[in-house]
Amino acid sequence: MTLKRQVTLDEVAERAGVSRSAASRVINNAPHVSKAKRDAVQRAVSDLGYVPNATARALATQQVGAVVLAISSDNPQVFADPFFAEVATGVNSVLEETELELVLQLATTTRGQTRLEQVLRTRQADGVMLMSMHGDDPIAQLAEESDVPVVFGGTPISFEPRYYVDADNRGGARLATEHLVETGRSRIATITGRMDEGAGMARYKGYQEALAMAGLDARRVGYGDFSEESGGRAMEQLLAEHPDLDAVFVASDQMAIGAMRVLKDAGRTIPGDVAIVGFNDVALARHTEPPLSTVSQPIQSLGREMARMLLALIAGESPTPLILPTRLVKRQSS
Amino acid sequence: MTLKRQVTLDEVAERAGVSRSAASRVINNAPHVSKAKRDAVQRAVSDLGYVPNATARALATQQVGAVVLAISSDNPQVFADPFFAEVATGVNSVLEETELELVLQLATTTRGQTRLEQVLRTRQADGVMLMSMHGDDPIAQLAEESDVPVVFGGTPISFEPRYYVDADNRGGARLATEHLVETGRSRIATITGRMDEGAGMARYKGYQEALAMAGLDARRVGYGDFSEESGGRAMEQLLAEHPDLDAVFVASDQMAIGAMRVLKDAGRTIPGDVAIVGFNDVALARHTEPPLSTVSQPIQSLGREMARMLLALIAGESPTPLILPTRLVKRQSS
DNA sequence: GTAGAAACTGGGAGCGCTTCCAGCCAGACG
DNA sequence: CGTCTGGCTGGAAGCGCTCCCAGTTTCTAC
Repeated sequence: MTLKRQVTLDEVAERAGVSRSAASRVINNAPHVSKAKRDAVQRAVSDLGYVPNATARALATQQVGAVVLAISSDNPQVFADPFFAEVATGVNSVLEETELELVLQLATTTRGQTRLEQVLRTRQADGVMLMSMHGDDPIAQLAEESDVPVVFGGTPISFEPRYYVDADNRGGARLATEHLVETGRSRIATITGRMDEGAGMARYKGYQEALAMAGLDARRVGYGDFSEESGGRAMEQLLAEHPDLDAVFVASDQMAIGAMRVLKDAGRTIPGDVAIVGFNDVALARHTEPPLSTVSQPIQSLGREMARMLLALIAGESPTPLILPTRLVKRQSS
Repeated sequence: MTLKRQVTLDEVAERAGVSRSAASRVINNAPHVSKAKRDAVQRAVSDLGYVPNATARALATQQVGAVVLAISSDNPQVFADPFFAEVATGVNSVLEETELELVLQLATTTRGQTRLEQVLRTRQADGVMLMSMHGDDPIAQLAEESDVPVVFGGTPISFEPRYYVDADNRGGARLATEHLVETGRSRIATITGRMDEGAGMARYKGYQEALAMAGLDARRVGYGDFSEESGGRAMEQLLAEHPDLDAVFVASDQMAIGAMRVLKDAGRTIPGDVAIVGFNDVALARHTEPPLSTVSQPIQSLGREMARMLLALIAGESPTPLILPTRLVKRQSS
């Protein structure tokens, strides 16, 4: 309402009776300013309620003061997935300790993609955390070659980025499959996620690996895209092609839920006739009938570590990639 | 890698053989520049791959080019709630059509609150969408009086903001309760959400209203805080104090799930002995046993409308508050 | 008492862009 | 053919801050 102009450094300097340079120094508490002046400036700052203009500072320092969390995907609804909300929460928790702003770039349309590209090309941000959600994403390549610091969340399938943090999808899948083996199952199927995503591919490999080590057949595979519906379809197909299966490792809880429905409709009991293990440990998993065994990954940590790694990168360090552990949560479906 | 400095307007102007002013005009396609120069500049732009420096522009125009979506809460985990992910998706979908960036401010700590305050006080953003999640939030009052355009998501309990968009919580609660009445229940309890949030209070009022109109007793009330656990506790207490209840309207699905567990443990059948209706229509609601009747609200629309309203505000218009409809989703728990 | 180092200090030149303004020039009109 | 519009033009003044640099002061050590 009251159209009070922003108070500037000059005003602070004048009120404190010092030069603008001196005032600037105390604001950024740089050396070379006497105690007396320092105090005077500090008093002026609080009297006037001075807050530095971030834009001007950004222009002068050639630093933006903001990092972006970018989700690149062909599905406008990706971000509605609670997964990202948790990632964002983790990211925020570490950024909160810094002076950096968090800007959200949901690059799901052409416009969004273009904007993200420009950020990458022309340094509109001090750093980028990129979660690329489809395989042939040109943005991922661009990001890897960009001048601006980029850390990947998850691993693209086409190359391994220099800086990334990922969950141990492969290890988790292996854990889950081994668990199925240990509990006496031998005709173990899998329902995969999108194979053009790193996570989908890694989970599939973990499944293969575990069965190979157990000397079991790993050819009972149905293909899904992480969605509940696709899980149901894949299960139907699996049932038709391999009616003898006695367990299935499903690459996401959503798909597992779809699969369980189909299984029940087909008259199979869970875990009696067929055991099921999912992946992600979403809130829902606890509430299915029976409660779903699944592998859980530390999603907020993922966000936190991405942010930390980016900070390190911005500070000029060369952090090493990080793979976060996953663990098996045994419930009643297996 | 290749440390290529950013291309500036001057370079564009030089290459096009025009003054910087002229170049600037064509970039912002302002009038007063001949077709010939316009073309020359455009060619130079694409030759050089020029992208305006947002910071410099912001400093010159005194506009930030960014709006913030702020969640003010005392709970660091709020944003992990899928609710906000959906709001953000909605917001993003309309912002994507503009040149504005979306910055996320999760003000859950003192630091975060302070930063949000500064944004509000010193115009560090062109506008703010504020979702304040607790009653006595000083930020809300500050926001209402701020110079920067603010639209509220949801209504604070202490005052009615000039600009807000909210879901019809009261109407939804009334709908749910009336539904319970219509299906023959007469000893209808409620489990409330946090009463220091607008939504919690409004849903409680809706419950009271419906019962008042039906001439029924509205004094069977248990108090929760929207969490599953609190729903369980409230149900236990309700059962102890009003063992005769035959229905309960629960102010959130999470709480309803907790309540259902308690009910089952107490040997009551659902909906036989007691009918239940929740609120929010989270993904989980579809998968409870039995599937939960609930009232659904258009969360993405909420985000979209907040963004639209903010845009209108920034454009100097005076939009009117908006209340989005909620609707009853009947499933098997009632 | 003095040379030299060390610590302060403020002026001023930018950072890249917008925008006001005064000067131009061409066309319209009488 | 002279005067008036009115749309181009480019120079220059900022937007608010940082930071280099040269000049000044204060100390320390001879």
